[in-house]
Amino acid sequence: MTEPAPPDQPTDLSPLTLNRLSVYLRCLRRLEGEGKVTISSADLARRFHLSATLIRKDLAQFGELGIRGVGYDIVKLRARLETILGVDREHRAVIVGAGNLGSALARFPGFNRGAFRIAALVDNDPAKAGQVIGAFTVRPSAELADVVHEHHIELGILAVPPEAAQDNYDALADTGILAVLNFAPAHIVERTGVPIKTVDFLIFLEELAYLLRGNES
Amino acid sequence: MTEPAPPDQPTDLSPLTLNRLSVYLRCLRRLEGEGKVTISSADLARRFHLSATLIRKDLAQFGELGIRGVGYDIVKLRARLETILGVDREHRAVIVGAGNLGSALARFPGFNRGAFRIAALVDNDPAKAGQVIGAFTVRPSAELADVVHEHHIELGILAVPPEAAQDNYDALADTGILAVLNFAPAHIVERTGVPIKTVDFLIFLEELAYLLRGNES
DNA sequence: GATTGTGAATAGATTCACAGCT
DNA sequence: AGCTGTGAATCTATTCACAATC
Repeated sequence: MTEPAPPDQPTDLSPLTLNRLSVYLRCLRRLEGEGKVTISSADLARRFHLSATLIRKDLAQFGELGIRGVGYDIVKLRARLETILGVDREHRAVIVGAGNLGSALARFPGFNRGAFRIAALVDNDPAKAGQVIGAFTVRPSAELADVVHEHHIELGILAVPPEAAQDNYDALADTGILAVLNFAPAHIVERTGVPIKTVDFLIFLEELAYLLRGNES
Repeated sequence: MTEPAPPDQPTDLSPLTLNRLSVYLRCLRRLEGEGKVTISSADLARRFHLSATLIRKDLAQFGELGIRGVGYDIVKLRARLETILGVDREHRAVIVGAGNLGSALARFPGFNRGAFRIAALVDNDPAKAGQVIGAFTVRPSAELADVVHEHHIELGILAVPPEAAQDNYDALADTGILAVLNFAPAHIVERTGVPIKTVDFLIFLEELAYLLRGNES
């Protein structure tokens, strides 16, 4: 037995590392599109304002992914990162709430890309059921569980008013959905087994506001 | 001179601290809405799943904001955090791009709240100029600079297709805008003095996908 | 008695520097 | 020669433990 026990998946990655891996994946896709075949950590760092050592440290924890003296094989590394991040297969999602934001997300190409497919759109307003929004016919919320099972949906995307967010999260959790992305500015009590990630637009604006301190317009 | 030189604004905060301060601010607003007057770091931690020591460390760097044996005055601390974060005055923003996402953001109540006001919406499609979307009449992109000056706009919000993102960022920068929030899935070359923050929805989905590894649906 | 603010201790993340492949 | 992988060093963030204060 000469196998040095390849450290295939560290039990879990810190959020910082995880985000960086996402960034690396994006960069590799860009390079792949440009037809490049291999890339060194130093090049990657230069082109995308990253740290070369950090890239190597991040990648090394998954085994010896690079070739010394040469660099990383872009296609192979890209595929490996996809597996690590869990985006090597399709994930279907349902958008709950066909209001402004829900409709926009349903039509937004940047959302229906890569490993993710929006499979359905539901709304609890009977007037909305049956309407066609982008590629979807809105289904009534009452049929949520059916929709989830019919389309083998794993992810829920909450685009409902804040006061309805908890109820809709609970309804999603009841269907056996695996995780939820929430766009409502509301605090949601999480159920074990159904992780929720809230995207709060105000936080992004606040980060910008902080940069502007003193900069009176 | 008994003044111990109050450390009013540390030169700059780490992104981690900054995000936590945003979170504290949200919590305090909730508590204020509930009519609570003071709160201890331990209570705050319990109620919102935070760390009490970390809260105290975070706050202590701005001087002695709490009262020993009592806790923090909610209203006073909230106001102080608003100043620290730069959200103690109104920031006006223009949305560039009146497509799906731009229109949704223009109407999204969660975006036009707190210290932030969407003041205008522009689009480079002449067919869209003049259309009314939510509270706004779309202005042509050619008038961007006028719009920015008329409304004393400090922030630009990019909701254009990825291939148009760089040009529109540059156009915003030319108007003298102070910072940009970008929703296009594109890498933008930043100009010094005009910080840009890109919000990539796929990253959020990827974070969820990572949690699902192994969890075959 | 309760709770803050903080120095010391610990844990975690990043960079340095270089040995080891190709 | 060039570049990865990695132990050691450094820097940063968080927690512990307790003195200071109300």
